[in-house]
Order: sequence, then structure tokens, then C-alpha cells
Amino acid sequence: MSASEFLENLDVITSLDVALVRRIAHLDMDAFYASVELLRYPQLKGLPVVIGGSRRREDSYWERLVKLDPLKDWKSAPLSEYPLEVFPRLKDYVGRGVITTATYAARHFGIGSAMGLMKAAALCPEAILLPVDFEEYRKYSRLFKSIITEIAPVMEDRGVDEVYIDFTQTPGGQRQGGLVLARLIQKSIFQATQLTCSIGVAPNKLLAKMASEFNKPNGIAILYEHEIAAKIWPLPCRKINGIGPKTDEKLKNLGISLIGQLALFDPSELIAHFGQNYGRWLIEAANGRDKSGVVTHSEPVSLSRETTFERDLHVTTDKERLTPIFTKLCEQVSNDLQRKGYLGRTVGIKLKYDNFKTVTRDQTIEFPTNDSKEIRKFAGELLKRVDLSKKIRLLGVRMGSLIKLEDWSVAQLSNTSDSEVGLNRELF
DNA sequence: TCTGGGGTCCTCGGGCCC
DNA sequence: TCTGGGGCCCGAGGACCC
Repeated sequence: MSASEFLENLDVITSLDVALVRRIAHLDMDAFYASVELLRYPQLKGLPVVIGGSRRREDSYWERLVKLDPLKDWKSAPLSEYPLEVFPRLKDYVGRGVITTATYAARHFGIGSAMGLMKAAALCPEAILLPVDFEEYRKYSRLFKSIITEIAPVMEDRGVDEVYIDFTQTPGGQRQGGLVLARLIQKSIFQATQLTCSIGVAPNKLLAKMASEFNKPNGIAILYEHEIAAKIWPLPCRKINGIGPKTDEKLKNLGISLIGQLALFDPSELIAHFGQNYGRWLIEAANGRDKSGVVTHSEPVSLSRETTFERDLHVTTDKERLTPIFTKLCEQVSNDLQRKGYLGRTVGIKLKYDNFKTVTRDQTIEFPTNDSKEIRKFAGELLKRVDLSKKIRLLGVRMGSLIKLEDWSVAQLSNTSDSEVGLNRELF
């Protein structure tokens, strides 16, 4: 051991007496959407249920309910009273769409998220199909997050069903490596929502994320640094958050399938294949090293709306259908911006052709806006820059380079004198 | 048998300026 | 004047995530 290494180690050892050990938790709700649906339709418990498709809730049930009992006041009946037979089955579904979530009973048939509805129907024709109800899931999302921050305030939002929590400074966060606090959070969430979650506690976010999968569902896993080789290295590389299907395939071609193999692979060769940044990151990740912190606040970078048509459309033959859809997307983006209090300076469009090839066009405009007519105007200009001779499957509108409305107003006020000077200059 | 919607971040090439 | 490089922004595309 060199002198500097010795000093470093000494520093760690002495600081342990006073400093707290870094403990980061990753919490993941178990089959979140499906579990929320089971709360309102308890009669579906234990049955294969999938959530997805685009049909609205009313379309799915209303006709059937009325047919079943025309005299009953279904509108005021609790959802739990809906008879099983009103729920549509996968075999009856026609149209496009993918599965968003499946209950554990449905997963038993081999159904998984992102699977096409047609394929899922082949695997389990009797599975019940429910439409996605984001409003309801967001309600539960806010609820379970508020319970967490009451107990442990340093929380990072990672989407509707997932968070990171910094246990390091939280009372109880150090006890049994975080197990005590994790149990408390898990129990409190269940008491308030009847929903279960899985928690992993580890020295950093990367490891915590992997640990939270160890004892799913309704499990807790505590992971220590010295267990990386034993518990992380035998896992496939794909388990690392940040290694997707493409990278996994490239790694396999290098003879790397397990995290342990990646950790011990020649760094220079990895960098040669994946570039400086990503190559180095792969090595760090495989060795369980991650310095990133728990981010408690962040601003959105962009905001978008997109839609996939029921059938592919062509500009010349389906103009009367495409135009209102395009305008509506612009209005939705505009509404979202206004509701959330933002202006955008980069207008973007996205098209997906019938061959699944995606193209995007962006344009940064002079003044930020959230006005639907203005967005529509610039988006319409962008449309002229793409190939419209092919059939289109999806259309999207995006606003980027967001700025908070209040910040822009303040900037405008303080710039008033400057812009007057600018105006004078233009006269020359 | 097909393959959603809403995001983030990274890379790369080109243009521009110093 | 030529050449080159670095920094920065923009736009397009792609990988990845939930």
C-alpha cells in the first residue's frame, strides 16, 4: 500500500467515527397500475388482468352494464359492484396497442409490459383488458410520495411509481443498514394505500436500484459494498440501469454477459468500443461505483404530445383527418405549457412512418411562447421539411428550451430599458 | 403478432466566432 | 491571408427509462 493510499484509508477509517455511512434507498411500487386497478375492482383479484390499449373506460363497460341490468343506477354504483362479465377480454379486442402493466396472474401466462395486445391475446385470450387511467395513478403516486417525504424528506422523483431516498441523514436510516427505516416506509405506505412496494438500500443509487429487485414483490433488500462481487457480479449486464438492449447485444459480442465479466474486462478495449464517456461509465457501473446524488428538485426540459393513428394516414388522401389532429396536438402542448407555467423556445415535430422509421425536425424561435396558434404556425413550417410522400403512423409536437413564465416576465421587465436602447440602435 | 406515450441525456456534424 | 483549433449553439438521431 502506498503512502497516499494509506492516508486515504486512514481518512476513511477515522471519518467513520463521526461521519454517517452513505445509505441510498430505491423504492419501486409493485405492479403499480395493476394494483391501483385492483383496489377499485377487488372482484378482479387473482385474475389475469392487463392494462393498455386506447379504448376509454366508458366505451368498455357502459353498453355492457346497461344491457346487463337496464334498471340499475350504474352511475352511482360503486365500481366494486360491477359484475365480472362486463369487463372486456383480450380476445375481443381489435386495434393497435401495447400492454402497459400486467398483474402477476397475467404475467404467469408469459404476458409482459410493452408486449403487443395481439400477442398477449394469443397467450391468454381470457385476460381482462382495462384502459389506462393516468389520473387515478397520479393520485396514488402523490399519496405514496407524500408519505415517504413525511418520514424521509430527501427524495428524488423518478416517475409515477419510483423514487430514490437518501437515508444517510434521516433518523433511523443507519440502523441495520437502512432496514429499520425501509420497513417503516413500506408499512406506512401500505397502511395508507393498501399498496405494496419493494425497497433496496445500498451505498448508492445504482446499487439500490438493483437491490430493490432482489425480493420483489413486497420485499426489502439491504446491500453492502463488500457484497458487490457476491450479489451483483453474477447478474446479467442488462440489470444495470443504463444498459439497454443495444449495449447488451454489443457486450455479448465481446463475450460479456455478466456484470462480473464487465467489471474485469480490459477498460481500454471497452473505451475503444463504446467511447470515452460511456466506456468509463460501464466500468464504474459494473464495479458498483456511482457518485450521483439524490436530486430533490428538477425543472422539465421539454414537453410533448404525440399520437399513433388507428390506421396509417397519408397526407394527400387523409388531409381532412390529419389537419385537426395536428392542430389538436399543438393545442394540447400549449395547454400543458400554460397549466404548468412555462414558455418554450424550440418547436419540434416528430413523425413515425409506416415502416417505423422516425424523423424529427426542430426550430428555435426568437421569442419563447406557449400560444397554440403560434406553435401551430411554426410546427406547420417544420412539416414542410419532412418527406410526406410516405404513410404516417404517428405524429407528435414538442416544445423544448423551456423557461418558467415568471422568470421570463422578470427578465422582460428588467430588460425594458435595454430593449429601448436596442430599438434606438435599429434606427441607425 | 406486432411494436404507446412521455420524457432525459448523449453524440455527432455543421456553422459561427474568436 | 491562411490555417487550425476550441468553445458554443443548433438540429438530427438514437439509446434508454418508466
